[in-house]
Amino acid sequence: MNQEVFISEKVKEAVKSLYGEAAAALPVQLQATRKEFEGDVTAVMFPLLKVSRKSPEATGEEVGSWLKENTPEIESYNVVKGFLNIKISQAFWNSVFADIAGTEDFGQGAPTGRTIMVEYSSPNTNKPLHLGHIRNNLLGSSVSKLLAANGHNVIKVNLVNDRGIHICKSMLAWLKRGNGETPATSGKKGDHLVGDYYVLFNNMLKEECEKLGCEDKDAPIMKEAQEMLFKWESGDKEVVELWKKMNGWVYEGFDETYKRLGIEFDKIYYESQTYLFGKALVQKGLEAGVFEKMEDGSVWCDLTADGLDRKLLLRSDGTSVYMTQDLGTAEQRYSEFKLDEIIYVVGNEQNYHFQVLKLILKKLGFDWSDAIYHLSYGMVELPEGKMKSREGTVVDADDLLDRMYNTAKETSLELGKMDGMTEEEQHKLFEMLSLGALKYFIIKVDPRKTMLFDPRESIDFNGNTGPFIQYTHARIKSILRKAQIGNLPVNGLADPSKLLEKEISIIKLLNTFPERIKEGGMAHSPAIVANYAYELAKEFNQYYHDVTIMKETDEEVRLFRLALISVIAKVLTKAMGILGIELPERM
RNA sequence: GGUUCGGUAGCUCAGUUGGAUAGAGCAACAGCCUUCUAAGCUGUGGGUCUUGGGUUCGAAUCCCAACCGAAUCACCA
Repeated sequence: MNQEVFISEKVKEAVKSLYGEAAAALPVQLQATRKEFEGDVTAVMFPLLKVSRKSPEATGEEVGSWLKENTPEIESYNVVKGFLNIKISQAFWNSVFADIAGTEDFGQGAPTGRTIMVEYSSPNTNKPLHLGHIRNNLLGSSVSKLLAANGHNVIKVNLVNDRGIHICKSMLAWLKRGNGETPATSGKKGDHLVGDYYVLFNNMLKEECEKLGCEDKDAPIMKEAQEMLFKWESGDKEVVELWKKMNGWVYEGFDETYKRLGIEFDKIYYESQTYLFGKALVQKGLEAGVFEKMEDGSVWCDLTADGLDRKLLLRSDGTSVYMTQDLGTAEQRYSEFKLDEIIYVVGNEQNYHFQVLKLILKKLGFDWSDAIYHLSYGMVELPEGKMKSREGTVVDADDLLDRMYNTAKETSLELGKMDGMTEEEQHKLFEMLSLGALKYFIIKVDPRKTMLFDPRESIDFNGNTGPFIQYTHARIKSILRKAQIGNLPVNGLADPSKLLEKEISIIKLLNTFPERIKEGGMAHSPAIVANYAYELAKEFNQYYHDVTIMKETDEEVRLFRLALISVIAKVLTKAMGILGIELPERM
């Protein structure tokens, strides 16, 4: 039983009985009692003054004494200014604990029957993944898991941008200077190899421009790239073969990185297969008079009445643009999967795009436009500013993971905790810790904010970090191993008066878990889960220092404490699971 | 200029539907390992919640304005 629900029912009863039927409609404002005051739950009296027609203090007294009279679970109360602090009996908390301990998968919501699609990652196939992609992937992945924990059906999809001028650039450079190099012959990861040729293309372009003194777009090599794109679009066999080959290399490279990060998809879309979607919608829009056709044949949607600009949907040559494609893709997905909601995890540089997307769909008469949610996230910046590929300041995902691994290794070896672990176990642990540190660091920040990432200092293993929570888990597991108890009691204490204050505060915190992982504040809920896990881990660590567990002489208390910490471990595992962070048995 | 989003301790960040004296971590300083794992715990110092108005019994939180910063406003994606 959630204590707030319980108390709010009681307070409502009190108000009704004291001040009459009409007063009962007033919202009961409850909050956790602040540490400095005695009590568990605090009811705010101010809203009741209208009906009580008394001072805040007197109202508090009145409601408090009614509650004490009529509710055995309420042990005592006190009034400070307009705040009625209610102390709930230890027996009540004991039964709350029993409920939690007895719940199979605490925190897992009942099936809702809603189906939600989450699109994330969306890489380009001309260069390897970087830090910005990592934020995207981690957000998308954790939001998906969060939604699943809330009982929704989740479909995770990736829309790969595998066509366009950018990939032609890599292809062209490879043809000119590649000498048939492959991932196998070069020993490079496929995505990095292709990325190198993309860089090479830009260098070649720069050379040409300097030599000829021309603009980028007028350089011969640029013309060649455009011809190549044209050939690709007309299905030229050689170009398509090369395109397939090089994209294949990239996918192999991406898969490796995804696997390492623990990122998965239920379905992968390729733009080469979806870029023609949406043309039918253009026709529909024209017929409905929502779009307009210009003399040169281009099609536009006028959004100026809504405070936005005119948006192009079809070029004068009849080809479609990004927006057209996205409109078509959205419609196609809705009809195929019967979605209740679709979440696009895309950087905030596309805020305008999604604003327009939703508006146009609305104008086309699709009411489900409201069910589109753009989970927009801010950029990741470095101490020296934005990442710029031209200046080579982009933090490569694979490099970063390797560096993290080495830091985790060094730190662990320094602490000398690896005794008795095989090489294999150590490797697994270092990987787990480095990923834990990175994932937690990124997820704990509200996605909307641009975040700062300092490769040298940002990733810490102390304090509010992933490894701290992993360490906490390992500690708990160690105690449970040594205690050698098979089945822990799930009923709490036979004598609830033995419950310590700290234990009650832990039970309270555990009890808020299901509520904390609700997707309500969609924009940053994974961050809420992360910060919750930290709070819980910190509570444990304080508890650990305050009481004895294994060596407790009162057998009932000893067993209870073991049960309590095992529940903490369970909840930590569930919470960190939502973030895609594994917890070690020992470290 | 229009639109959208941010501004909280020296730094990185939390802050639930508006509640009591705004919290963590890092960095600094002082303690705690013969005791269940010190990647830990305890303590000290550090704040005009960008600014100014407004609503309210009560505002970091809601409204308005200003300032600062970011993104975007392509026949690119």
